[in-house]
This record gives sequence, structure tokens and C-alpha cells, in this order.
Amino acid sequence: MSSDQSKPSSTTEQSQPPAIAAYPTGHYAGSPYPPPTGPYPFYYPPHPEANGGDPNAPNGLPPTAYMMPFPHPGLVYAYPPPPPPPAGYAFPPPTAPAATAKPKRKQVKMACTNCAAACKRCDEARPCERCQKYGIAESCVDGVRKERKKGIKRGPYKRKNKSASTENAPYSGYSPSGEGQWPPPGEQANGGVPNGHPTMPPQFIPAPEGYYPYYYPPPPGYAPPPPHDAHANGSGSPNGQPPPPHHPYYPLHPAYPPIPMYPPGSYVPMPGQAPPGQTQSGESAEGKNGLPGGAGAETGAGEAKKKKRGRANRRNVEQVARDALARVLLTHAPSRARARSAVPATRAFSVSASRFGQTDQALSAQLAQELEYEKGSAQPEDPPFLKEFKDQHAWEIMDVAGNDEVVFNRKFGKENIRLIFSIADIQNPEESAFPESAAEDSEGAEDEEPSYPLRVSFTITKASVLPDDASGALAIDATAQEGTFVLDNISYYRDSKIANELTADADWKRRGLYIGPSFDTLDIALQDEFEKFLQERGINESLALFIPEYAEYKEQKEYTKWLEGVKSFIEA
DNA sequence: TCCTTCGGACATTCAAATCA
DNA sequence: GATTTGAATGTCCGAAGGAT
Repeated sequence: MSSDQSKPSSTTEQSQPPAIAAYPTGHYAGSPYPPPTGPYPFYYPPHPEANGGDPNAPNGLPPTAYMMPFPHPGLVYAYPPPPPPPAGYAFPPPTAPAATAKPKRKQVKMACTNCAAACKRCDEARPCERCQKYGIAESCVDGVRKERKKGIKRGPYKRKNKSASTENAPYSGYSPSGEGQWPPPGEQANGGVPNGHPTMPPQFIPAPEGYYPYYYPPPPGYAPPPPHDAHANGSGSPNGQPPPPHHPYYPLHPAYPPIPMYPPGSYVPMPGQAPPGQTQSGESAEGKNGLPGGAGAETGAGEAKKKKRGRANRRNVEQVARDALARVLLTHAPSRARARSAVPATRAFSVSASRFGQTDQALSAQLAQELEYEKGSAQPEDPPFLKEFKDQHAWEIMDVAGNDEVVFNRKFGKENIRLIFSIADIQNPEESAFPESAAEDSEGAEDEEPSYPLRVSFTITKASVLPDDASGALAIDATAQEGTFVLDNISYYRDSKIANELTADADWKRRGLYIGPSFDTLDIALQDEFEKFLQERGINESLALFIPEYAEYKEQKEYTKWLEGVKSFIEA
């Protein structure tokens, strides 16, 4: 289907005609409906408020009587056909459309996140009707369409056999949708006018082309992919190819990871552990579907259902997180829970019983081999870049072995500047701020070290003389990549404690506070001044270059330690 | 009866292939 | 450059089943 064919249909169907009073019965040869004035099909849509006002309710009230003007010739309303007219109707009933041509489903260009999560009908308005009905209007926002993958090789272009179609169908009146054609008068499915009835308008007959199943044998050595969330990529692969792995997409803001909300006083769960109020599968306490007080039902159906539910739950968590994160200060900038959440966790393991300890030796040997390799390529304890950085005595590095977060501190006048980043960003590089294509365009891009954005959170506080003389704090979210800091936003907190504390309690408090405008929406002159302000404090190019390098260095160290730890555990 | 879940059909988008 | 194709991606219908 071409875009030229699809676009007009969407625009014409989006504006529903207003409801008009039903025609009185008996005016049209006993039929409540007027005779058609143009080609079939024509449909009478249900009243918008049918089904109790929820257009999605499958078992709501039956549609009430609703009439509308006839569409222009060739237009199709996306509603079911009317009941067959009673006997005596002056015009023969439209056979082909009612029986074979299903009305085209109307679809909004972009459903809101709530409707998309619930797989329910949305509308163009924001908040949409459904969100208004469920009292979640404030979270009714457009979703973000995933960018289409580029550079995908297409198969051989199969030109349609024009001559064949014209031979078989001398009348080439294809329908506006391109999916069928209007046959010439006299060659219609209803057989034309066998008994003197007035000539019928042209009938819609589906085009001869269609989808023909074709089985592509798997290549030698092909193993079926691990269970996959088919719904996340539409309905699987129409071409029979194994669908690509689904990566969660967080469109809100690169600096705002999808971490769930925790009430004050609660603990922040570790990766893989269910947060308070949620099940292990990530079910939101707010209710399934992201609806307040939703009575979620654990159906306990098959594995496929569970997978599907997993996706829905993940969406719910993402939605909750988005709402929360629109206000969150990222003091724990690269949150461990968030970073790890992006790691695909689907891998097929056999759980069949075997002799205890059978694989220990092999695993231990593999670990030893990996450890040897890592130690061979390990940097010295104080590599030159680190030594050089330390010699400047500008920043104090607070690096605790075993933690994936690193803190840098420095004093600048009466200011205390703290910087936090996490090595988890290396393991889970997010989409680069610089598109892949741009990198590929430059010559020799393949030889360069892969660049990844590393999120960094700065907090600047001022020492107060009096305890209650709190001058507040600035919290800056930024991304370090390729020697620059890309600033996301600058928050201001009246209470510097709120900005500094790394507790769940403080985190909770921060979430209700205004995080400041997105940096790139600020006036250019203001942006310049902020950049100068940070440059003066040593937040500059050299720091932006050093942080990724240090992160890599630390990651290497931590990985080596991890290998040692796991190896000793296996061998114990 | 209402509501949620979710499989899968259907619609839309848009990059690649091909045509003119 | 325009047109066509078709895979990727998104929307949402409607059956099933749990909650009230």
C-alpha cells in the first residue's frame, strides 16, 4: 500500500460527520434508510456514545440508531454496515460489500501512551476521551514513534504484473484504497441486472493480488530464537524472519532513566528485586494498565500470555517512571537498577537435572582463561592519564571498589562541587547523541574507539555560615561524550540537603520539585553564561574526556575482580 | 456486568527498489 | 524525481476470563 493511497483515506475518515436525526421510517419504500446516491459501500456508524461512551467496550450497550449523510462516491466509512433492509426495499441489497469488504478501520496517527499500553482506541484530542473517562488525563501524552531502521537491504523488487491484470480486468478502476477495484458495470459480483432491476452502482471486488504463504526453509544450523515478545514488534514477523530483540525505549529524556517510584522510607530495591508495591514481574501497584485503582487480574494463563503481560507491565513501569522522572533529580544519575534493566534477560537455559557439579570444572577453566586474558590487557594501577589527572589536584576521586558509581569532589571558593557517574553506562550504552550514520560518514570511523554517552550528575552547593542560611544547591544533569558535556537541565533546590542526600527519602522529596527547564530551550546567551560558569569550575573538555576514560579503566578493574570472585566461588 | 488482558488482524509509515 | 513495494512499526478489535 502506498502512502499516497493511505493518506487520503486517513484524512477523510478522521473527521466524523456529526450525527443527524434518523430518517423517519416508511419514506423510502418501507426502508428506514434513504436510497444510496453513489456507489456502495456506505455505512451507518454507531453513535459515538454507544457502548456506554467507551468506544472500546466490547460488550457495552448496543449501538443506538445513528444516521449520517452519505459519503462521497468512493469513500468508505469505517463503521459496520446497516442491517439488511426489509423486503420491499426499492434497491437490491449490496451483496459484495456487506459480505466481503470489511470497513476500513479508523486509526489515529499516534495513540496516547495510556491507550497504547492498553491496546485501546485513542483519539486525536489530548487528553483523549478514554483518558478523560478514566481520570488519567494528566498522563495522556503522545507516544513517540520509534525511528525506522535504516540501511536494511530489501529483497528483489517484484514488479506487479500489469499486463496480466489489465487483460483480466479491462476496466482498471482501482479503488481509492488500492486494495480492490471497481469492476465495470455488468461484470459485478451480483450478476448485473438479471431481472430488470435498475442498474446497480459498481460493486467493490477485492483485487486479485494478496498474501500468499511461502515457507522459507531455515538455514543449516538455524536455531529458533529465544521466546520473544511478539506484540512489542507488532504481530511478529510477517515475512517469517525471526523478529529482532525488543529493546525497551524510553522517549522521555536521555537523562531520565525509567526508574520506578518508591514511597518515602522504603528501600530502593536491588536489580531483579521487585520494588515495593509491585510484583516480581514488575506489576505496578497503581494497577494494571497504569490506571488508578485498576483491578488487575492475574489470569495465570499460558506462557505466551505471561510474556505478553510482561510487556504490558514493563510498559506500566515505564509509564509510572516517566511520570515520576519528569520531576526527578538524577542525583543517582546512572542508577544501577535502571542501567541493568536494559539488559536483555531472555536466554534459554535447560533446567533438566544432571549430575551435581558436572559443569564446575569447565566453567572454572573458562573463567580462568578469561581472567588471564583480562589481566594481560589490564592497565597499570595508576595509568598515565590517571596520574596526570591526580597531579592536577583539582578533583578528589571517591572510588569504592565493588561499586559501579564513582564520585568526584572539589572545592571552588566556598562552593562544594560533586560529580557522580556510573560505569554501568559503559555496559549499557544508550543511543548516542551523535547518530550512527554521521559517524559512519566520516572516514576511518570504523577504526576509532566506539564512543558512548556517559551520564554525569553535578551538584554545586555553597557552604553556609549559619545552619539555617541555606543558599540552596544547583543540580546539573549532563552527558559526557566525545570530549564535551551536553547539558540536559539545571535544577535549583532551596535546601541543599535535598540535592545532596543519596537516600530514598531524599529521592522521594526531589520528585515533587521542579527540575528546571531543558537546557537547550534556554536563551542562547544564558546557555553561554552557564557554560562559562561551569568551565570556570573545571567542568570542561578535559574532564569530559577523562570521565569516560576513567569509567572504562574502573570497569576493567571491576570486571577482573568479578571474574576472580566468581571463579573462587565456583571452585570453593 | 464491568473491566483488564492480550493474541493477532489490520493500518500506517517510510526507506529501498525501480521506473520514467 | 516520481512511483511502487513491502517490511517495520503502530493501532486496536474482540475473545477470554477475573473482579465486583
